[in-house]
Amino acid sequence: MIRTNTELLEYISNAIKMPSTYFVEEKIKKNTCWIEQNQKIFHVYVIKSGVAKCYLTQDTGNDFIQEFFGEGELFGEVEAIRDGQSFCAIEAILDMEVYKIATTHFLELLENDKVFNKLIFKSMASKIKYKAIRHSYNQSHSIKLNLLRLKKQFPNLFSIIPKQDIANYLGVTLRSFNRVLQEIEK
Amino acid sequence: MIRTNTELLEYISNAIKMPSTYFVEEKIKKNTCWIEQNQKIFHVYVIKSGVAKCYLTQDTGNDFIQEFFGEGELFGEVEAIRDGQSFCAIEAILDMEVYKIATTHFLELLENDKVFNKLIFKSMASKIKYKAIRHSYNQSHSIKLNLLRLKKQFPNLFSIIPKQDIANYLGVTLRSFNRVLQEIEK
DNA sequence: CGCGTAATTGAAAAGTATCAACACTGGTGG
DNA sequence: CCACCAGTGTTGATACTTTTCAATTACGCG
Repeated sequence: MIRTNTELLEYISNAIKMPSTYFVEEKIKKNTCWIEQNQKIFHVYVIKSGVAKCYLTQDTGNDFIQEFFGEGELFGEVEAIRDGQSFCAIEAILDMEVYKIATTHFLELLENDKVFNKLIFKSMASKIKYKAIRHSYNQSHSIKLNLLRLKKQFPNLFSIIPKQDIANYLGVTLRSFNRVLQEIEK
Repeated sequence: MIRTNTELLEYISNAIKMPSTYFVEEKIKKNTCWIEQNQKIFHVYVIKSGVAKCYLTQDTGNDFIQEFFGEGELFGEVEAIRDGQSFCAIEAILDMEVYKIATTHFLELLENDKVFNKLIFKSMASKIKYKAIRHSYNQSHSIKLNLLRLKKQFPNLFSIIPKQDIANYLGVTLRSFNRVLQEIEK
């Protein structure tokens, strides 16, 4: 549920040592929102360390969290490829370090570097699969089963991520989340 | 909600005229399920005509429909790229014609044909965005609002797609779906 | 200490699922 | 031509789940 991508991280860790690299390192403080929804964006990012949430704010005012990004995760690539606006907001949950690359350079790399090209394909394919499986599980199970599934995948989840965020990830109210959590404990 | 991809369809319509093409045309009868869940698959497909549903069957026995595929839509690509098993089932809702290509040839094309490479990136980026927006809307709105949204996007939806499928797309029971539909009508 | 954010809990209202019965339709065989 | 059947669609009553609203407590930090 906190997603990672070792392969991509490794690639970029190496790439950044080259003098000709397009990647730049940047630090982001906890709780800062550094991509807003529906904005034209000009960079693609890969996470070096820390955790961020990727969420959509609805007309109802609710935030629905798509994923939690961990080490090696990529974002901004969809916008770069489609030449569109951001459709998610990105906000740091912990202090972060990221690798940043301008979209033009990202597209250039994509075209000229076959290894990079493949890595990005893999990353995007994983996103598609992840979303498909998670959303269909989410939709067709009760809060209780969803929560049990989360706890199984990430036993120490609650120590990292605020409860409101977990509720937003599951798409339920904090009240319901708490009730179910209490039921499970006993 | 019935997704399409004109650009990709055009590309393949041209490609298939070449003597050297890897693509093969195939017909699929209405109501046949031609990709099952959790099977190793060996081809990638692009739809020439017709409509298919892409769904996941849960441990509860429920089917959750991810998307309805229309002309130009691509599938099997995630499995090809990740070298994995199918995570969705694909079933024809109408009689269909599809373009078929072996995964090995698909990957070869991806590597050697820059135009094709870009088209596939675009298609995958669209899938990611589509899933993100649709699922977050789905999660944070009532059946009624979801249904109104659907009707707005596809006024003639009900004439093409069985109600049970629409309910499965929204992740609700047929009973609830019907009640809400009735409320809306008046 | 006092402030704001996060977490907890209760009671009532709203939304959805479950179960079960019945209606409509098109196709098939006698 | 009719009887039958399977698939699809419709509807009601009830039980269950989740949200809404509101009040209270716990915690970290200047």
